[in-house]
Amino acid sequence: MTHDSRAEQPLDRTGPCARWPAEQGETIRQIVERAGDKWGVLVIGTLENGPVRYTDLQRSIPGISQRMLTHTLRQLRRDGLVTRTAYPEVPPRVEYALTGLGATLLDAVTALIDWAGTHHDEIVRNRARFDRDAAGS
Amino acid sequence: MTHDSRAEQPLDRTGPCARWPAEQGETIRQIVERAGDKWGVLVIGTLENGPVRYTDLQRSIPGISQRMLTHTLRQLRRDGLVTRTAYPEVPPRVEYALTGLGATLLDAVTALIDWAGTHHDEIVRNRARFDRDAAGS
DNA sequence: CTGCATCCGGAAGGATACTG
DNA sequence: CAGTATCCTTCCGGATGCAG
Repeated sequence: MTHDSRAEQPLDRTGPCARWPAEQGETIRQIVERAGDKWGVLVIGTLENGPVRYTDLQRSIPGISQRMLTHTLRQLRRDGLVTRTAYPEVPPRVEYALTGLGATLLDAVTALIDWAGTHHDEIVRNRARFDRDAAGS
Repeated sequence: MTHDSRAEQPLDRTGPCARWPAEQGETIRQIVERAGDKWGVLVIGTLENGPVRYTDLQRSIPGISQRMLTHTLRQLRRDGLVTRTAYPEVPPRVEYALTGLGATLLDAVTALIDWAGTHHDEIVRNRARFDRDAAGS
């Protein structure tokens, strides 16, 4: 709880914020933060084709640390987006897979990833130009 | 959302990233992070209906501090998602508006919002069950 | 009105070493 | 192989003050 939900504002729409009502705003922010978590999105995207092992996940997501991978998987399991299946074999094998709920989120997540991929170059150019202009001034 | 190119992939889970190019991985993480940023999402959503002044933005987004609003706006401008227009008036007036690029991101983000609104009850229940089970074991 | 600068506490996140 | 535990650095983000 970052801020208290004291007396509701008169909902003055000088700047329209109708999409997120005050009472749901916090919940929306929490879930979007979770769904939009930088590692969470990539993990979900990696699981789109079926179960993946822990080590394979780590290799498939460049730059993620074991700590963050474990932590992210725990959060995703907690939200019911991912299942964990451990096989009692001599070389331990654990597979993670999307739940039905996670699969529904996959659509929105892939849209986001594809958007990023589509506009990647444009954004990089925008950033370079912005930084150059800022430096000039 | 053209992510239908997965059906043809040989399902090689041993290699790095199936979906996003390795050289874009870092930027994609940054972009997803931006999209998942709680303040960025709220700012973009508030700009959905047209230009909004700085003070109106601050009032429309409950809980945001001046520092974070300025910082978020700067990041969004840097990525080319938002434009800033200053009117040289005696009482200074500055309006922020979505660019075309920002509008396309809004679509992807809205999908996330809608998903969150649809499944937030289920997620809350999942979390409660997960925490209970974890405490019991 | 708009926004940058600074300080500061706490959370996020990486590196490493170790266990079943 | 699949994690856990610890340390430590970075960064997020709020509060305050000041400037254009």
